[in-house]
Formats: sequence, structure tokens, C-alpha cells
Amino acid sequence: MARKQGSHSDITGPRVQDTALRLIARHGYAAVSMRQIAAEVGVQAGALYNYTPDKQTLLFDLMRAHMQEVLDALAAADLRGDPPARLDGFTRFHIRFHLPRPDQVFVSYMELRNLAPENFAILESMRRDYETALEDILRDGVAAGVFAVPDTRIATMAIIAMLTGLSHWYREGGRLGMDAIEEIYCNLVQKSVRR
Amino acid sequence: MARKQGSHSDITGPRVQDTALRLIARHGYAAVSMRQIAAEVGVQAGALYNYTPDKQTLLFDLMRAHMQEVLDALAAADLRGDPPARLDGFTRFHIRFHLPRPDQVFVSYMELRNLAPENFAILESMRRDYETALEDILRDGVAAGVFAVPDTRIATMAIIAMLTGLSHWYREGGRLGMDAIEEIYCNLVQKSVRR
DNA sequence: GTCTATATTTGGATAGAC
DNA sequence: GTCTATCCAAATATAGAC
Repeated sequence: MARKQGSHSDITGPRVQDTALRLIARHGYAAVSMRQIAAEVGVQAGALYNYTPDKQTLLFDLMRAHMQEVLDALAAADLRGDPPARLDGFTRFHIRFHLPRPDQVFVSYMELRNLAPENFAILESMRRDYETALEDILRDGVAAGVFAVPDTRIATMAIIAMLTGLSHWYREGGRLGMDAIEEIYCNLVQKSVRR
Repeated sequence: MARKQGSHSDITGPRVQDTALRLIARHGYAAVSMRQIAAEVGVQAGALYNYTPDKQTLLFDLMRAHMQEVLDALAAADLRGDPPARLDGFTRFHIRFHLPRPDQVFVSYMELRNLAPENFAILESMRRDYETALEDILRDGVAAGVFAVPDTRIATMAIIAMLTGLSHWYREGGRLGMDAIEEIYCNLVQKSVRR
């Protein structure tokens, strides 16, 4: 076996994405070379350009795909109930979606500054949509008199920072499983905004 | 004026640090070249090596200096009182210290993965000391029965993530001043751990 | 679709003159 | 302490054979 040449677009395409994501998450976009990605995929550097016009687009496609998945999954979650129930739902959704995807979270958070301006604007807009989903819950809760937050925008940013931070230190197989983590964060988040 | 050569170590030294910090915060360590730093300082690239043995040490010195300042300032703050008062004190200390230093926060947070392993270990240890200061407050509060947190370690990480996240989006001259921000975060933090 | 080979640029770091 | 000049390695991206 072990062909040295031939067509493998079905296998190579996803492998390029997966490898790039993992390497960029570990070392950073600027520190990872196309040669390094190619070597881990098992092709020569030139072959990568069958799958992306350039390195910048490769990064952007990774980040946009992740944010699109987040937004689609959130829409599919279809949170219902009173504001506290929806807040619990959002918290659990965030944790369940993001904890199994630490590399995507890391890249989407750390590499924003390496995006070309037009690409940055697109990602920022998608990120803002996600934040708005949480802020809507908080605002409804305040209107209903069940939440007491001095400023819904700041509470939104604070809660998302708390949740995103979790992805930066949580490692599978640690002291606590995902279910236990979920309970603890629901408790912290819920209390921080309740009357 | 405008000498093209001569000794300027008093001026150039700090300028190298300041410029490197600003550029790395904006573009990332791997994306910033020594030539770029030199150009902004106003010297040739070779001259930088009078101030640092190499690029890695330049990064490490920036990060270590920042963490040392944090720890020194926290020790000087000398928080006293019951656990809720100390928690408020910690929250206000964090905000007052970090909000005026967005570049340091950004670099210390984002560039950990670009440190050589031995340098990483040193920074991690200093960071852990800072986290422990908060966890001690939470543990005392739980022991005294004034705080109710399911897990002090996780609550510590959650609160620090919330506070650090603030530095990532807060910009001077925005809708809210630092004092207003302080009040809002004290409220969120305090409620999240109270019985 | 992949390979080999390469054009071109840019990077960190050093040597020696002033 | 800074400059000029340079070494050497590594980067992105492309061209053409298979």
C-alpha cells in the first residue's frame, strides 16, 4: 500500500481542517506553518492549496464554521419557559456544546485579531447574535421582576466570559464530570442575576 | 537634532518594552517581528539585542513583570474584614488594577502558549498564587456560613474568568466609567456566592 | 489531486565599524 | 549603544510534471 501519489479529496479535505484546527489551537495561527499542517496531514505543502486559496481563508473558514454551528445548535435548542428556566437552558446549552470542542473555542477566541478586517467583521456579528440570545433572556427576566441586574449588557458579557473561561481550563477526565460542572455553573449563573 | 547614532539606553530600554507590549497585544507574539518592534522604537533591529538576549526572553520578561506587579499590588492591598468585605475588596482590586492595563492583561492571557516550557511553569505558578488569594476568601466564607458555593475551586475560576473577561471588552470612554463597572461586578460576584 | 522544485519574501540573530 | 551588512533558516505561494 502506502501510495505516494493519487487522489484523496474525500479524506484529505476534512483532514486539512481537523489538523489545522488542532495545530492552531495549540500553537497559534501565526506560529503554525502550512508545511507543518501538510506534514501532519501527510501531504506536501503545495497540496493544501487544493483545499484553500490561502492560509487566511483556512483560518476564517474554521472560525466561521464553528460560529455557524453554535448559532444553528442554539436555534435548534429552542429554549422555552420562564426566564429562569431559559437561563438554565442557555447555561446548559453553552456547556454541553462547547466543552466537547475545546479547540474550536480556543481558536475562535484567540485568533480574532489574526483575521482580515472584513472577516473579523463577519465573526463579530455572529458572536453578537449569540450574546443577544442571552441578553434577551436577562431583559425578559428583569421585565418580569424575577431577575435583578443593574445592567443587562454587562451581565451578559460577564456570564459569557464565565462560561467561555470554563473551556479554557476544563479537561476531560478531571475531578468533575460535565454533569457536575453544569450543575455548579447553573447555580452560580442563576444566583448572580436573581433578585 | 535627530541624531542617527549614539547612546540612549535610558530611553530605548523602556521604549523597547512598551513597544513590544503594545505590538504583541495587538498582533500576537508570533506575528510581530523584531524588525517591526525596532522600527517603532526608532532603531535598527540589531540594536534590540542590547536589551534582550532573544525574542522569547523579551516576551517572558513582559509577562513576568506584569504578574509580579499584580502579586505585589495585591499583597499591598492587604484585604481585611469578613469574607464578604474581602470578596468586595478583591473584586475592586482586580478591576482597578487591570482595567488601566489592557495590553498587559491581553498578553499575559493570550501568549502563555508561546512561552518556553520552563517560562510557562513560572508564570503558571504566579497565576496560581493569585487564584489562591481568591479561593481563600471563598473558603473562609463557606466555613463562616456566609457563602454557599458547591465548589470553591470552580467558583474561583468562574469569578476570575468573569473579571478577566471584562478587560477584553471594556474600553475607556465607553458607556460606563470604572466606578460604575466596579459596582456592577461587585453585585454580580457577591450574589453568585452568597447563601 | 499530489508531487517536486522553486521563486520570493521575511524571519531571528550575529559581526564588526563607529 | 547603534548602525550597516549579512548569514542562515523558514515562510507563503506558484508552476509544471505525473
